[in-house]
Amino acid sequence: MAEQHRRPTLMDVAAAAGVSRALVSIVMRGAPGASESTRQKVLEAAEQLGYRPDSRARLLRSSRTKLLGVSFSISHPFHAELVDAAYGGAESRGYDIALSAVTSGRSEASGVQSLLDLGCEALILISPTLKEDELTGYARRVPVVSLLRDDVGQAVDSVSSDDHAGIRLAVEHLAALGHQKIVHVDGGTAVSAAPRRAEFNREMERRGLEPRVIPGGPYEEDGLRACELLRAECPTAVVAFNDRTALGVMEGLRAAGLRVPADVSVVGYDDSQFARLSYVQLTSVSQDAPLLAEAAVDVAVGRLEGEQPPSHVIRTPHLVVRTTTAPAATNP
Amino acid sequence: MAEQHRRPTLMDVAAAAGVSRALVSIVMRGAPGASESTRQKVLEAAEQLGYRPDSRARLLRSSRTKLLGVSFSISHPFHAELVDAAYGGAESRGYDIALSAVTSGRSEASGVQSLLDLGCEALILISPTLKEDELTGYARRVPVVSLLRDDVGQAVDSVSSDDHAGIRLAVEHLAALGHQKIVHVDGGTAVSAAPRRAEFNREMERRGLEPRVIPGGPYEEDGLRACELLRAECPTAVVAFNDRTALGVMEGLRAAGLRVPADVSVVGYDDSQFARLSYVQLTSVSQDAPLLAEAAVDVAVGRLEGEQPPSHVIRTPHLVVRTTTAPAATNP
DNA sequence: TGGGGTGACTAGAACGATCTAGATTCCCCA
DNA sequence: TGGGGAATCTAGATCGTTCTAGTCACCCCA
Repeated sequence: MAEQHRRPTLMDVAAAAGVSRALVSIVMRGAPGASESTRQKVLEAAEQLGYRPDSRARLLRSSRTKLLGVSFSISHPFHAELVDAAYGGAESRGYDIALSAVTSGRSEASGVQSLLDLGCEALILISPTLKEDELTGYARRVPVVSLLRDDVGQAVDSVSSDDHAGIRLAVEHLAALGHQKIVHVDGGTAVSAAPRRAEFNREMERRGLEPRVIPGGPYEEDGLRACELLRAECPTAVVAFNDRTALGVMEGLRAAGLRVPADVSVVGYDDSQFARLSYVQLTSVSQDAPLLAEAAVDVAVGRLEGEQPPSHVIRTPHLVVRTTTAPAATNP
Repeated sequence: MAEQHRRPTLMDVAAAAGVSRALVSIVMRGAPGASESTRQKVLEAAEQLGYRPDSRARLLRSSRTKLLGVSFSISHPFHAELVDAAYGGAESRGYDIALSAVTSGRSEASGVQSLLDLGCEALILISPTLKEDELTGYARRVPVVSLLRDDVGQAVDSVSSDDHAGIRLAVEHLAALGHQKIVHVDGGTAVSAAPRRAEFNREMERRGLEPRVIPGGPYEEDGLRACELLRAECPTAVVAFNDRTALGVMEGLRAAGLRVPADVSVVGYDDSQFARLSYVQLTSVSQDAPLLAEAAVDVAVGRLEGEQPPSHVIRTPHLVVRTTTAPAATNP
């Protein structure tokens, strides 16, 4: 139906309230310089007309747009949790968020470009796959915060979780349960797969255990596929690249007649929705999405408002122990 | 670092190319009225300066924003597929998409409001939970298309999948396999739970079978919980509200020592990523996300460009048979 | 030669807000 | 009485575009 009722402008409100445009502007953004009585009068008139400020015009004029651009991968549930938390963080700081999804058919670069066109003052890129020099290029225009990835060069801020510590927690937990034959199903070429793999090797060697790594990937299918190789290793415990990988691994183990955790313990990474499902109850390394997302918002806002924040924030993850890990069988 | 290099404007390009602002504008949007030679010259200058039109200003001036607002629920993977497809559809029609996620902490109404503030010309709401009169209210301002929900009143267009047909397909498939004790684990209060439930009852009765419905919900946990009641019914087949519900049901059956599909067949709904996982291989009713999303974009664009499109598009889903359904056991 | 037409280009007014600088009112106190 | 100063309000420029209504140069043909 959409009757093309032109939406009311400052002018309309001003006319209705019998004051000037500028004064209405002052009232609308809560700036000082209006008496309480006219403030009421103006607000009433605005309410009456159903006035809403046109953010395009507003943002055009004041170089401040109060818009944060967030790009995320739509197929990744953990990103969803981060986005969720980012909304909250931004709101409490008086910013709004523009979203851009990276999908199979839509590259990160084009998403970032449209965020910029929309007038975002800063970018928060979740697990960006752009190359370092591309990121640096964007950082010349606006503050850029990389979330969940830290090898992004000096020009780009980053907020990430300490992958080394996370993997150490996982290995430590399993070792404390008496496991010795621990295998890592890695993330293949995914972001942060490399550091996790490296730290796994390091930590295992530090403990005098033989590090075994099997190529995997970030999805269930990858974990499942890895099980073919995994079985040859006869491990008593598996550290998976992330929760989805872990789910795939568990499925593969189950198909092979192995019980979790009686025969094999499994640790995931992300502590995502999946890990928390009542029938999964996956022991997992939690990166604490809300804290990470809020930290990213803080860094971005900090840059914008002039304080020079630390360039690279690294948070320490913690382990959430559920039911997929148990002491190693006494007779291996 | 973000050196605050003011971004170049039409003026800058005009100065660099030695022409007027207006001419640059003409060239940039490919309008007629510029000679080939100056066109080249201008494009070169723009390229040189790294000029990108400021969409805020552009959109402020021309009432057309070419922006479609899409709201979706971030926790719902099927929505992700729709968003993905919507991006493609919009792009091919020369529109851009602004996203708004509905999360636990962010209501649909506030999301819609910010889409409107951003200047979206039309809204595509995926499974909106707003009340009919609220929707109608928005529809007075811009064209609104409800995706996946069709009881939205006359003022709002809708694109949905024929839930009745979908449920019929599922029941028909199971009946053809010889199943008689078929139970529906419903979606509780979720959008489209009611029509699916009703059609299940109708279709079962039409076939002279006794319709059994067990309260469920849209998530794995709901399906799992439903299994407690389900076992009392001893069904040979289950039609679940959606794929996630089906996953929960299958998990519950497995925990009870029942095999799928040998003991119980299970049909899901949505044909989502989950259904396609190699170790799930869930038989599911496919609503065909790309088609639905593109239809929604078509309707929205149609409204905007003046053609009066059909108000309510309903697409017929189809069944994707995988490995979770099998003939009913010969000895029940 | 000169009038009409066309193609290439430009000046200046929008769009709807913000912001600066100045005007007006009112109060208080010397 | 009158002037300083705070509080309140307004006019007008401005942001970076698009768009309308021109201007200007050039060509063609009567």
